[in-house]
Amino acid sequence: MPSREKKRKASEAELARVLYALSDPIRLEIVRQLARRGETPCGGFGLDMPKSSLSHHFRVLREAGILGMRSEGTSILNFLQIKECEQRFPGLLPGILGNL
Amino acid sequence: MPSREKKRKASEAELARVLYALSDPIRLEIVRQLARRGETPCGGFGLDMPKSSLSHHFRVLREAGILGMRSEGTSILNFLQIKECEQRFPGLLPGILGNL
DNA sequence: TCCTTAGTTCCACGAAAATCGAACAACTTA
DNA sequence: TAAGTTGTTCGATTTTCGTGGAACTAAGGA
Repeated sequence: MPSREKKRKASEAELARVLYALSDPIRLEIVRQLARRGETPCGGFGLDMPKSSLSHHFRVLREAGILGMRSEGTSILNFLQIKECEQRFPGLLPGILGNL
Repeated sequence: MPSREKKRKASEAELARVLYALSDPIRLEIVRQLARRGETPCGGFGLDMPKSSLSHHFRVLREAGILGMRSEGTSILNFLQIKECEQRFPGLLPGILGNL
């Protein structure tokens, strides 16, 4: 079985990190919109806040493994890493998205 | 329909608060043990830490509505408020407990 | 009554996180 | 090439949070 990636069991610390990333209203709003609209550039969330602050929140979400990004032209498209999250923490993301 | 409590829809801010409460390894460990063992006094978690620090973590979990407490004799028994959580955020707690 | 047990509250301190301006990088278009 | 767009990185500042000592409260038990 040639699995492309190691699928180590995620630790309690990693879970804490993911929950932390999602424990902020702004970041939760970002995730909510991504769940509804799909790929969205950083500036497309209607959040009234300096770019540097926004960038910070995207970073937290990315480093927690919740968001992925791909650049397209001059902008960066963000998307939810649903499959990866489901592998690391089965049922977690659905349990949260279901309440957004 | 004589419902005993108002069941307002929980807001995104409340969800953020619950996720925040669960975003700490120590609090996650408390929740994990409660999910396995059921009612447990504050001092019964084997956590090596001053009482005042422990008390802080219990407070965060209680104020988020995750834990309930009832005093028995000289100690306080903590328990998970599973039903209440399920009402406020359907599927959330199972999604998290399933990864502990 | 005195002592022990079990937690809470108060306060202060250090670490970590959020915010935001300014400078920077990359890509596009005029 | 120059200018505009999109987002990142780098400090600096403020706020929030975790930690823990000390004093306090409440309930048993000797």
